[in-house]
Amino acid sequence: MGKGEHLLKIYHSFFERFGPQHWWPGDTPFEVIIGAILTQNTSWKNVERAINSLKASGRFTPKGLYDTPIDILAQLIRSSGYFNIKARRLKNFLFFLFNEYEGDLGAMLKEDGLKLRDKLLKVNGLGPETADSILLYAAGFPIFVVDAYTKRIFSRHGYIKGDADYHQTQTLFMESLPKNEDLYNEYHALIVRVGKDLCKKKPLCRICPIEYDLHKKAKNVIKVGYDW
DNA sequence: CACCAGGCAAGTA
DNA sequence: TACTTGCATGGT
Repeated sequence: MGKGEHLLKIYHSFFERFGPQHWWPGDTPFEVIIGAILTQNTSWKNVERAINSLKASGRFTPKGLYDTPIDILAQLIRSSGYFNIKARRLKNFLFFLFNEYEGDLGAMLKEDGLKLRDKLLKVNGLGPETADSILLYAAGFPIFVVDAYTKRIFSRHGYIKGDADYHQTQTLFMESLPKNEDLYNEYHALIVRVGKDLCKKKPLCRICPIEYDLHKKAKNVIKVGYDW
């Protein structure tokens, strides 16, 4: 069995266990992008509050936020944590949007995916995961989003090295799986869902979540029933 | 009380 | 280049 078949098999076992995750939980591409920045190293629940607060302010449009003073913006997104830094990052993105596309988000999203990726990565505050989240979940461009859970799960299973970086991990998926937006969308969301139940104790058991019971006290044991 | 959450940039050696 | 630290709220 090739890597792609393994990865698909894992995908199906995750999907069978957890079902569709309905990502991204945002109404518009704009909301997806703002959420992608706010959710950096932060639980989604806290991000939702910040987005609700932005909506309640009546400023939740590209121009509305572009025109909002940064200290006001920081207070509005307070609940998402790192609010001073994130206010700056939102401003950096909005500055980019108005500079390059005259504030026209549709124009930005129509750009060639890989070109847009390069541009986004030059915006201070947008790293590979945030940029790829924007490409996949806002622009619909088929690129695989990698996060800490992805590395943890698939290195424990031996598909990548323990110290594999973002690009190496992404390459595994994109060279093994069909380049399909819907597959990438659901797979990443499922990885996050599974990751939440993963063992974080040290020393890490090698093949979580399959032999998760190595840790007696572990809660939320996942039985995904792999058979290879 | 400690540790984590859908990261990233900047500083240090 | 390879590590380390700052950022900060809210949940468990």
